[in-house]
This record gives sequence, C-alpha cells and structure tokens, in this order.
Amino acid sequence: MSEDSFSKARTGKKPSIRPGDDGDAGASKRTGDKRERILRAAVEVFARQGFYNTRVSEVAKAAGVADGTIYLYFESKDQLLLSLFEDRIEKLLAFLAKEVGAITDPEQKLRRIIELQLGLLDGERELAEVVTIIVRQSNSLLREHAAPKFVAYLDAIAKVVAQGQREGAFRSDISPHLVARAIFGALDGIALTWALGKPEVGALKRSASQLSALVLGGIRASSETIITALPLSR
Amino acid sequence: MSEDSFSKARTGKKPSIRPGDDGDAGASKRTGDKRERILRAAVEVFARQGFYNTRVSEVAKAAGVADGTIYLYFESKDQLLLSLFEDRIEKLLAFLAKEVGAITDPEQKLRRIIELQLGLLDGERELAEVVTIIVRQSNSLLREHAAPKFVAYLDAIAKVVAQGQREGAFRSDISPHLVARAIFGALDGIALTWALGKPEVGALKRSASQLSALVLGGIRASSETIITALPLSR
Amino acid sequence: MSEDSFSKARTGKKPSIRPGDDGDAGASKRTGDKRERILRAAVEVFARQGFYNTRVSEVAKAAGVADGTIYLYFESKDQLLLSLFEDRIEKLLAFLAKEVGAITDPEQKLRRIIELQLGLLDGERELAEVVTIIVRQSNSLLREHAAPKFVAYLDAIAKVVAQGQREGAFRSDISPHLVARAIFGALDGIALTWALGKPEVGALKRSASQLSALVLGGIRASSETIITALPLSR
Amino acid sequence: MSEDSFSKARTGKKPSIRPGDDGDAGASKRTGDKRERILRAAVEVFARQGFYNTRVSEVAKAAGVADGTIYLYFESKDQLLLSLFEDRIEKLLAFLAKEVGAITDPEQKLRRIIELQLGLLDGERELAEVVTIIVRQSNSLLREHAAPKFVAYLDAIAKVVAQGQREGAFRSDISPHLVARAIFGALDGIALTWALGKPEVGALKRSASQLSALVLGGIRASSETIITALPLSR
DNA sequence: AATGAATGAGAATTCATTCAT
DNA sequence: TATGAATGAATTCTCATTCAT
Repeated sequence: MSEDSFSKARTGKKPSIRPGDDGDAGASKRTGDKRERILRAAVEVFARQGFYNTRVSEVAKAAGVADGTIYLYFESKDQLLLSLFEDRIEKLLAFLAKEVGAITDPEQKLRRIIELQLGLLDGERELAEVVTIIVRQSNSLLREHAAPKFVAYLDAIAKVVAQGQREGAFRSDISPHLVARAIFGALDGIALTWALGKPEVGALKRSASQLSALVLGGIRASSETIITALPLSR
Repeated sequence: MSEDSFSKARTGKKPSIRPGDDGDAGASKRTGDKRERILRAAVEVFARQGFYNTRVSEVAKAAGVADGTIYLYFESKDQLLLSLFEDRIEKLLAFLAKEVGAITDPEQKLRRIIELQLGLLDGERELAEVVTIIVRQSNSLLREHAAPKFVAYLDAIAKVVAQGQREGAFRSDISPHLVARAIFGALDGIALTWALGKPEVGALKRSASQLSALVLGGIRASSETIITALPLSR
Repeated sequence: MSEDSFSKARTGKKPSIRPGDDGDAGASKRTGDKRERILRAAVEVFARQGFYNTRVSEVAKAAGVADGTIYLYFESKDQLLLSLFEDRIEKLLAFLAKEVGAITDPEQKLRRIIELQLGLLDGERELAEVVTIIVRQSNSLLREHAAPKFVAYLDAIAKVVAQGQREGAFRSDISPHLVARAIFGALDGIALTWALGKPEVGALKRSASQLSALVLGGIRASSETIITALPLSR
Repeated sequence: MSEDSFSKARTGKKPSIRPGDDGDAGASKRTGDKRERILRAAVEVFARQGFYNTRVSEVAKAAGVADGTIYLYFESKDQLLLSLFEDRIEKLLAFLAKEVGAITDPEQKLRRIIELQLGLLDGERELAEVVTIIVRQSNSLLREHAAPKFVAYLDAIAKVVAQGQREGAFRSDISPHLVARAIFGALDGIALTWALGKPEVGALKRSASQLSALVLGGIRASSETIITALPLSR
C-alpha cells in the first residue's frame, strides 16, 4: 500500500568530505555535538511538522546552526531522515536489549516494550518518537533504506513472543511476526490518535496498560482452544 | 506533536461551478466519470508513490486527462487528497454499515471489519487502501479536516466492541475506543509491512485470520479475570 | 509521532531577514548592491516591456542574478513593482524638496518640477520614469497600495500652486489640486507620446519649455479676468 | 518609457472563419448584436479590472455568452482589446467631427473636446472611456497597432489648436501637437485620479470647466508676450 | 569548520484557446 | 452558431543544495 522515490537529489554535486559523519554515536567534542544537536532538532521539527513540510532551514534554525552546516554532517535532507532513523533505532534496540534482557517473564517483557514505544520509559521518549515518525513519513525511505533496521526492531519483539510460545506461556497458533506487527501497529495507532486529540499523559499510560491486557489476553495460551474452534473467516 | 494548514489555495478564486460535482457515486457519462477517474488514479498513484512524491501531472497522466483538468474538479492537490479521503471513507462507512449490520454476533462483526480494512472483501480493496494511505500522509490533513470522518470510522469499530461488552461476550475492563484504535493500528501495521515486503495475497489472508484470533482472544470475556489479576504496568 | 504542514509555502512565510534591506540608497558592497541592481533592472525592463509582459526571469537576467534571488529581496513580483514605486517616489519627493525648496519663485518651481518629471534633470531620469511606468501599469496597485505616495507627489505640486495663489502670482479660481493633476497628466501624456515615437532628447526639452509656457500662461493671475468672463461650459 | 509584447498567441492554431468580424459598425441582427454585447462587456470589465487582470471568461460572463463565443468574433484576447479600441476611437472621431464641426469658435471647440473625453457628453461616456483605458493598458498594443488611430485623435485636437492660431485667437509659440498631448494627458490624469478617489460626477464637471479655463488661459494669444519674456528653462 | 547568500531545477496552478457536441 | 469542458503551455515561486568568504 505504499510508495515513493526518496532518491533524486535536487541539483546534484554530491558533497565530499564531511566533518563528523562517522555514524558513530559517541559524540566527539565539537563535531558529534553538532551532529547530535541537528538530529535532536530534526526529530522535534519532523515530529511537529512532518518531514515534507519541514524546510532544511527550519531544522537548522531549531538546531542553532547555519543551513549549510547541516550538509557538513548529512549528505542530504533524505539522508538526514535516514541517519536519524538508523541512529535512533539502534539506540532503541540497545535500550530494548538492556531493559528487556533483564526480565525473564515474556509477559513482562511485552509490557515493557509497549511502554517503551509509547515513550513512557524515562527520558527515552525521543527514541520512541523517531520510529513512529519515520514510518509515517516516507515509505520509500522505509522500503529502500530503513527496512532492515525496522525489521530488526520487529524481530526483537517477535523473539519475545517466540520465547513465550516455547515456554508454553503463549499460544502457538499465531505467528510471532504477526503479533509483532500487530503490536507495533496498535502502538502506532494509539500514538497517532493520542497526538490527534489533546495529548494527555495519563491517558497514554492507561492506554499502555489496557493494550498490554488486550495483547496478553490475546496471546496467552489459555485463549488458544477457544479461538481455533471458531471459523476464522467467512 | 503535529502540524499544518491545509488551507489556502494558491491565489483564490474558488472554482464555483465544477463540471461534475454531484457527489453522486453513479458516474454519469462525461461528468462524474472524469471526477471518478481522477480519484481512482489518485488512489493508485498516491498509494504507490506517496502523496508528496506524486506530481499532479502524474495523477493526470494516470487518469488520462490533462493537468489542468484536475483543477476543474479539485481546488488543489491538497483538496484532491482530502476529497479522496472524504469520498472514500464515506463509502467505507456505508459499506461497513451494510456488511456489519447484517451480522449479529460481535465477534463475527470484528472479523468482517478486519477483512474489510485489509481489502479482502470483494472489489472493495480500493476503499480500504484510502484510509491507510491518508493516515500515512498528512497528519495536518487528518487533524484539520479529515479527523471527524476518521473518528467516525473508529467509532463504528468501537461500537461493535461496546455491543460485545454489553452482551457479555467481551470483557468490560478495556475501553472500546482503545480497542478500536489498536485494531486499526494493527491492521495498518500489517498492511504496511505487507506492502514493504513482497505482497502476496495468501499471506494477507492468513494475517487477517490470525489477527482476528489475537484480537478476539484478547477481548473475549474469559480473558478478563486472568488479566486483571496481573500487575498492569511495571 | 506526527507531521506535516501542508501549509506550504507558496503563499505564506514572509521572508523576514532579507540580505540587504537597509533601505539605504548607498549601496554597500554585497547587500544593498543587489537589491538596487534588481530595482534598476526592473525599471528598465518594466519600462520597455510593461509589467505584465515581463517575466520575473527577465528581470533576474537583466539584473544578473538568479531567479530565486529576486525573492530574497522582494516578496513577489507585485511587491517588486510596489517597492520600486515606493522607493523611487520617495527619492523623487526628496529630490523635489531639495531642488524646489531652494527656489522661491512659484513659476520657477513649476518649471523645475516639469523638468524633473520629464527626466531632464541630471541623471534623475530613472526616478522620473518609475512614476510614469507604475501609473500606467496597475491601477489596482496604484489604488490599493501606492495611492498615498502618489497623492503626496501631487500634493507637492499643488502646494506650489497654492503658494503662487497666495502670493498673487497665480489666479485663484482654479483648484491647486486640479492644476497638479493636469500638470501630472500632461507630463505623462507627453512622455507617452515621446516614447511612442522615436525618442529624441531635444524634442523632450522643447516640450518641457513649451509645457511650462502653456501651464504658466494658464495659471498666471493675468488670465483670470478674461477667463471668468467667458461661459465655462456649454 | 514604454513596452510590451502583445504578440504571442498562447497555443497557436489561428481560427479561420468568424461569423461577424466584418469590422463594420452596423450591427446585423444576431451577429453584430453579440459582437457589440461583447465589446460593451469588455469595456466595462477592462475599465474596472484592467486588461491583464481580466479573464476572457469574465468578459464572456459579463456579455452573457459562452467563453468560446468570444472567439467567434475576435481572434484573441489581444485582438479583442485592439478591436475595441479601433471600433470606439473611430466612433469617437466621428462624433468629434460632428460635434466640433458644428462649432466655429476654437475655444468652444476645445471645451467641447474636453467634455467629450471626460465622458460628460450625452451617453457617449463609454466612447471616452475606451481611449483612456487602452492607453493605460498596453503600450505595446498602442505602439504596434493602435498608434495611428490614436495619433489621428490627437491630430484632431491639434487641428483645432492650429485653427485658433491661424485665426489669431491662440498664441503661436506653442506647438499644436504639444498642446494636444498636454490636453490629452491632463484629461487622462484627471480621469485617473477621479477614478482612484470616490467618483462623483459633480466633481468631474467642475474639473472640466477648470481645465478648460486653465488650458484656454494658457494658449490664448494674450498670454504670449508675457510668457516669452521669461526664461523658458534653467 | 561554519556561514548564509545565491542558485536554479522543479512543481503547482492558471487561463487563453480549441473543438466535439 | 453557440457552448463550455478540456487542454497544456507558460509562469511564478519554493527550497534543497552549493560555495565564496
């Protein structure tokens, strides 16, 4: 169901040497600093206005740098979005590994993941936003460049589901990947409508716990028999 | 968390009398025909390339009309997207009412809705695509103009959930609206990943039945007690 | 978690910081220089081809800048014309004040004004052209934006006439403002036909002195009695 | 001080046979009727909005015909303006000949001309408007196509002045053509400022008589000696 | 490294003109 | 003849990207 180009540079003339385009998260003194400032500004502005409705100059302004500076760190506006995504999802995966790795119960793991993506954990809200933002912006970006990372994220969720199935806690008749997608989508949908309405933190928290209930109710092994007894489609 | 205007036409001068602005779905010979052709072309192209990566001229070409013709039927590119959304979601709601109205069992209703949005019902795939497409393109559009219709769609789903709760078939400790959003999001997520991969109808069908299983397992009344016995969040 | 503006662009977002918007006539190295170059090019091209028959790109070319550069200094093509008018008429008024202020005799003052508008004074021809050009291009511009300045110019002429009347040098039975308009119109008409034919400087000079003779003959106090003795209209 | 293209047709494909493009003023039953209606509508709309700010469709609407119909009578929008001018100025000249021919006194003749161009004579206001309108719209039109007719009009005025000079009523040291241009310009300027302000017929009438006084005072033979005794320019 | 003025390709939109009915 | 829906060339304006300082 989706789409676009995300290729063509407007004029041409690829830049050559950029100061700190190491892709390394570790911020060096000046460089990484600025790169990070730009990324942070980009998340904020893209989240508010959308990628296509954001001018590079707006990101620059929000980052407190000159327009041209952005091109010292990123090849193009598209690359900026892509870098943003890769950089953040990597951190998200790392965070996930750490957070979830410490938990043994699959159910608790899923709760944690849900809270994480809804930005309810610590100061990691920004991390969470990026995934959602990117997915909503450019399918072409997603399709052509970011898909692997995105898939890795979904895989991480799926792995938890698979674990639950192995341990007998979760029903086995549903594909872990489907569950992962459904969870991701549900989270995305909740975030969307939450953003469309009047954002209210309490509501989001409540949604998180209800979604957990819903999802866990759905995959808990006990549901299995009943479900399969019904005709699945018409 | 969001953004834009979706208002001003370039100059002004609203086209007052448009050839076929009857709003009638039945395409008359010349008139409704052309408007409809443009809408159909737009769905297709927007779905493939995304709204922002689609040139008006591309829609025109796909519709087999001249660029200018588009502006005989729609005020602007933005309005085209908006009209598309309003026109289709209305039909979707009507279709939903008809399809779902004939069913009494809430569970079966939800299955039907899921199949509908995944475009698995008859030739109504296009109807379904539009909702997903628009939601992915412009939040501002959604927020400022299309939100009411979108909400109506979610409400229709929520109503089914509420019915199930009243009848005692579904657990009552989860907000029907949350369920609606979650279902919508899950469907959207599934459609997205389906589109990102190599679209294969069988897979989508399987996903539909699994998602039904997941969701129904999650909201069936039997899940209730178990869930609430667990700590809802960390 | 959201996005775009959809507000674009085409219309809003006033260029806030323009490179050289000092309004200062003295061209600094880069800045005022370019704005001034564009204005000068605009006068020239508009004068030759007319506002509506001039493409922005033609002005750009004449100014030796890129098309987009024009929009760094002026909001739109219309604004360029308006700015041109305001900028120049202001200078014209200033020049008028200086030139005419030094003269005491009202008759001599009028002569000077006539010469000024015909572009016979020094290198001030360009100043003069603008007034004539704008008046001929857009009534709406004149009506909606430039009228005050234009009126100020006419007022300046009227003031001289009024002075002459007070001093008894000019007849008092004709409205100073009417005289001002007539003089302006006559000058404009002369310039027009001069431009329509084969421009020849000598001719313009002769015209100036003859027009002075005509006008002064018409408003000199001595004419008064004779005139009023005749039936003014049918 | 002048300009434009007035040439290029937008697409091409010159029409071939038009119903009533005889250039004949005598309106045939259907044809001339419609042609005349279009012309009248054009004067009105062009006068109000200016040629370049008027859409062909607006003229059509004002004339109560379809857009395409205009092209049955006129080759192009440009040609419409041109035809308008030629048609009307011819009538204006004829009217002038009749009106002025009946008068012997040059002074009275000039008064009459002034009143005519200000649209103060009978129902001939429209005739008068056209001259003023065209002169303000497209110099290129004037320069390339209408100049001869326009010159004929100015000549008619000049002739009256020359007659007065021959008869000794007007001073001989001013070129009749210059006087003609000055009168034309003054009238034009008065009409312009009248239109820019709040049109009020009384004011226009008063202006006419004052302008007559001014002009006649300026060219009456009695002014001569005094004038020439002064230095004409700096 | 950083800046931000300048660039110019690209895109939406308009509107004179055509032509099938 | 008349119509007006359709056409598509032309034009303004935007904004990602460059590069001289």
